[in-house]
Amino acid sequence: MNPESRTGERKASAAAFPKQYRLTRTDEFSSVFGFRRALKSRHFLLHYRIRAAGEGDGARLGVVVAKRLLKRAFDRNLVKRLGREHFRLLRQRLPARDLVLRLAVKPKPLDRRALAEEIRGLLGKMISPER
RNA sequence: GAAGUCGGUUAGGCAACCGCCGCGUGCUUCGGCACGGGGAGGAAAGUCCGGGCUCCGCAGAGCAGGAUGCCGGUUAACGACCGGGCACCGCAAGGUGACGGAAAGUGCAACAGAGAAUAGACCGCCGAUGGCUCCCUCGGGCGACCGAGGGAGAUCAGGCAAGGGUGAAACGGCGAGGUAAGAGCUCACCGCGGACGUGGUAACACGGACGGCACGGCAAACCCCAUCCGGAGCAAGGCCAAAUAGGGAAGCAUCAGGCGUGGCUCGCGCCGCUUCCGGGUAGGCUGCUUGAGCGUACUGGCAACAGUGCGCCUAGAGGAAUGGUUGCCCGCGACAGAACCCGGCUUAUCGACCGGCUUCCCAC
Repeated sequence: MNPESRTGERKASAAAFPKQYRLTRTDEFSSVFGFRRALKSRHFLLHYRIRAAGEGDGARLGVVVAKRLLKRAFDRNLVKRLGREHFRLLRQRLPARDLVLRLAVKPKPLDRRALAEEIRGLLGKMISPER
């Protein structure tokens, strides 16, 4: 049977992004950084940590955008939104890992389409080695 | 119609799908789910002022420090705003202004220039007065020469500060008299100071007896005077409260062991167990949005604003929501994201629309 219809209530659609899939605590962020694994792209670092069996399933995301790299709050919010949006769309296909998307290089012209493409690429790499 | 000026409004729209965060109602296997409705700004920004709120401090006063600075008003308050005065800019509408005090004191003024605040004399003007030189006349002497008077000199002593020149600024301006040349030296007018009068709440304006040219500028130099200001901030503050370590109290156990009680024995204390208490970290809840609120009508006021009636509830996150994709339309969309809340200021900003006023042109 369909696993979603088993409970009868859990009807969250495939692209939903409820709070349980976000990193919210300082020590959760620290443990991801402490795992010392990351994928690189032109502007981003995608840190990740493979979760143990008892920690639940599904990927979780945190986004870090330093004020040092983007001075204006508007731009920081934009980058965070891009990160969350693409994570939301790909979440179901991602393995059980804690991810932290971190902006590492100051994007000179802030091209949202290019940045979105980059994030999609990084998350895609996260999916493929599992296959 | 064109150019300008001042003020206000707005900040792409619609639809579909996929998401996020509160709220209300219902359901729930307490994990959530369904439905309804709401979800950034004019600057949310800079954090430059002011206030509320919270905690700490506080008899009162003063010092230090800071801020403000024409007058009157508005306000919870202000360094804001409104109205007025003055100065400057603009043909005008209008704009700009840290705009108190320089006879309380101490200071400062580059360069240029003769001289820069106890003024000064480079060029220049004069040389009346006293010399000098020359000439003329008269008198005296044999004569060199002497005396008296008159005249001349791009001259000395000296007088002057009008003119030139320097400068951001040169110790009133301009005209006349006056003089050797000049000078408030004298006079008229202007400017300055000003008893007093008139208008105005006042700043101030107008008139002005009289004075006499004395008293230059800079206070965004120190300073003086007047007024105001206690400190820290929502990571304020309040409540609940794990794990671990430690503290206190009561009870139990003291069989054995260890440590301490200066060496030994006894004894006592601690290390043990149970319960309770308070502090407190992670974490959670709260503060957290109904407010000096918004809209509207009327009243008072030139206005800022105030009062009254009626209506409305309009984000509340917390690794931090308010978004993404697609389609259509238009003039292709700027600056930019709430973090306790208000009142301002400043800075950023593609445009669109509305209104008042000014000047010019055309038509009547």
